[in-house]
Amino acid sequence: MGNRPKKNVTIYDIAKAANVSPATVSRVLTGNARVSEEKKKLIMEQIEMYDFKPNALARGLSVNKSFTIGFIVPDIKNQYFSTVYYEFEKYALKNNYTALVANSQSNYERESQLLNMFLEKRVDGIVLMGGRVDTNSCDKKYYEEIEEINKIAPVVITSKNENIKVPTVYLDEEQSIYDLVSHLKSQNCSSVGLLCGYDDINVSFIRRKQFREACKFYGLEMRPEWIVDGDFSIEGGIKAMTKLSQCLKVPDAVCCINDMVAAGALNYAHTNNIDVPGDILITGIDGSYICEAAYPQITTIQVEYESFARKVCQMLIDSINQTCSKTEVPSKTKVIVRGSTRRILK
Amino acid sequence: MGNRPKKNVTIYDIAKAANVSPATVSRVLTGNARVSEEKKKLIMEQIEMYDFKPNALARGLSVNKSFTIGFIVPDIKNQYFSTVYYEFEKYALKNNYTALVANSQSNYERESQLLNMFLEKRVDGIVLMGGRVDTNSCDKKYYEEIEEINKIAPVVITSKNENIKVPTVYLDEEQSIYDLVSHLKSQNCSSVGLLCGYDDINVSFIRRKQFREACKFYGLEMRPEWIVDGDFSIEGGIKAMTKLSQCLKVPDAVCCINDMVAAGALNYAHTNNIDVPGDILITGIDGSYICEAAYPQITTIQVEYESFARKVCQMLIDSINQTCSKTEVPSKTKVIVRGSTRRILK
DNA sequence: ACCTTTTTGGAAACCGATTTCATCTATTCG
DNA sequence: CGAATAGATGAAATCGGTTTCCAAAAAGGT
Repeated sequence: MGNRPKKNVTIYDIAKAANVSPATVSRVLTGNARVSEEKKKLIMEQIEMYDFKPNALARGLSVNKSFTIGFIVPDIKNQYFSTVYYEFEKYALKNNYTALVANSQSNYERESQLLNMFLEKRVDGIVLMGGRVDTNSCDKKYYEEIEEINKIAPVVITSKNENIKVPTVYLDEEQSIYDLVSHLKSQNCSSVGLLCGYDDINVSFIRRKQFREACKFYGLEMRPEWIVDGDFSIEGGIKAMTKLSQCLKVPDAVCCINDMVAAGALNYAHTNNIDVPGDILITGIDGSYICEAAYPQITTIQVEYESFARKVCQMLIDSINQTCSKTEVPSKTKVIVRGSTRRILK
Repeated sequence: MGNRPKKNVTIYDIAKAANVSPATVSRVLTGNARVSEEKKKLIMEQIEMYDFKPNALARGLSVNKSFTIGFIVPDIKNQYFSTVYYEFEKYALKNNYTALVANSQSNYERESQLLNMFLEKRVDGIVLMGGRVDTNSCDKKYYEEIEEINKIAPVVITSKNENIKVPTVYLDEEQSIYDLVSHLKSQNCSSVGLLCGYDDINVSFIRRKQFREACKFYGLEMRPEWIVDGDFSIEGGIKAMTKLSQCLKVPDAVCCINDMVAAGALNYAHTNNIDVPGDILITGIDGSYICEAAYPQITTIQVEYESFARKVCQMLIDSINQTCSKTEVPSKTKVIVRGSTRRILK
């Protein structure tokens, strides 16, 4: 601890020690020019000896590339985001990228601040989840900011969003939502409620629309008063469920915007002696641990995180290399049926 | 998208536009030298006009400081780690630091690779959770690597670990474990089992020891065969519980190494018609969402994430600035009693 | 043996900031 | 009123790599 300010060894030190020029050392470092085996060996030895670690800042400055990526999420505590990041990072590392991670806390000002810091740090690309890329109603100025950062290879993860034109990977949930509703019907369910976010959040808007269509298609009733606003938390689920249960008639299934809300709904059911799945069916979206931890375990629409994140990373790298042709890539989801909707024994 | 390779504007461009020298621009940028109000205004205008963002790589190279921190966790999907990071990042940003986050996947080689990348990127400090800082039996070589990175201000988060001498923030759980066991006793519990990790993981080792002592202190029985190894996952909890229930006599409480395992144990109970808390009490450690999502909600030892992470960040910054005097800082925890152990109505 | 082509490796410029040093101007003081 | 001091600014060196350009050496062809 006391000896911290020990000077870093540089490429010049290695050059001197190996009796060659810095240029030659650099050549063996980058590997993009021929160097005689003899000198190469000598240089490698010295690198080893001195435990030389090339300064990535200097390199980045020189070649104008940092091999780092900025990754912005609303809230890394949310397991949906942390799982996407986990898988993303796996793939990024294979390509020698490392990521700066920051939480926007769904706050536009903070998001701006973060974007700015990332730009100063000369990240090669940006992954943006939530916030202004997942809204239907934010200020024009903010959209312009996105266009702006579009100059440095951003990839955005969201549900489909017409308002934004940057490379996007989105969850393709439509089919799954139909499947889910069909499954509910098969369990003798005839009416469904929705615990959902606000309409100005894009993902809420889309999922709500798709649920409505699917219910209509399968002939399940969905009264307007059964569509309850809320946030994306357990707490929000409990509150929404409380509100829902004040309706004169109550639906016999509730579909939730994500697993946390579903867990909240389930929790409400437990404390109010409502039997799940006997009295009411509950479903989530995402496929997080929480579904398995709850009892009964929660039926959900499972994101295939591994392939989802790989697509994001691939698209980002392609964008960085200017070889990205696609602008929208869908990622599959599938329904996983668990106890919270299993009424009929097979 | 098409116009990506637009050249970045530099301090020279601004200097030229404002009719001053780059030095002067730099002075207003850093603010550590006087510049006449007149020129300052002129320069600011140009910075605004050009939307100039100083190149942090160049700056970092020049002042030998990157304002980035390397943050290594075993698995960001685990809510314990993501919450610590969330709070950490909040505090770090206030101090103008940004963090590279990587998952070691509890794999030593990967951890080494990551440390190396971070060193090359000249991070100002490193936060290391899990992996070799939380083991009692890893190779001497790996400990040396820690000593090595010790040169660049690391802070390590772990349970107390005698083997490692770097600045450490650790969870002070001893009192909480006593409190927890005392609470179990108050619920007419007379014997407890432990679903725990392996002994060579430091945190398992410590918690196991403390639980043993607390049980002895309060006169609760804890048979060796009730201490079941396992990992830190829901799956692990289910398996461990399965194993435990094959014992001739079964304890009337199980304390789990973390909340995930507790959720697994609870899940096992549900599917096997064991009543919680009627037949058996279950407790976790960490205080994650999962405790509230489960039913009954799980009694746990709650980490005070906000203050925990703040301590980590403060200690790291102090280390960076060479003003860190402490080598070990404890962080408080407290018991939160919930349904999974509430047998007696008050 | 001589000329051409290919390898190899060094000198020096460059990336974009900061900072030291020196200069010049303006102010203060005896 | 001249000397001393303070304040503002520019020139140039520096951080540690990469890369271009060129020269020397080696290899190949006739």
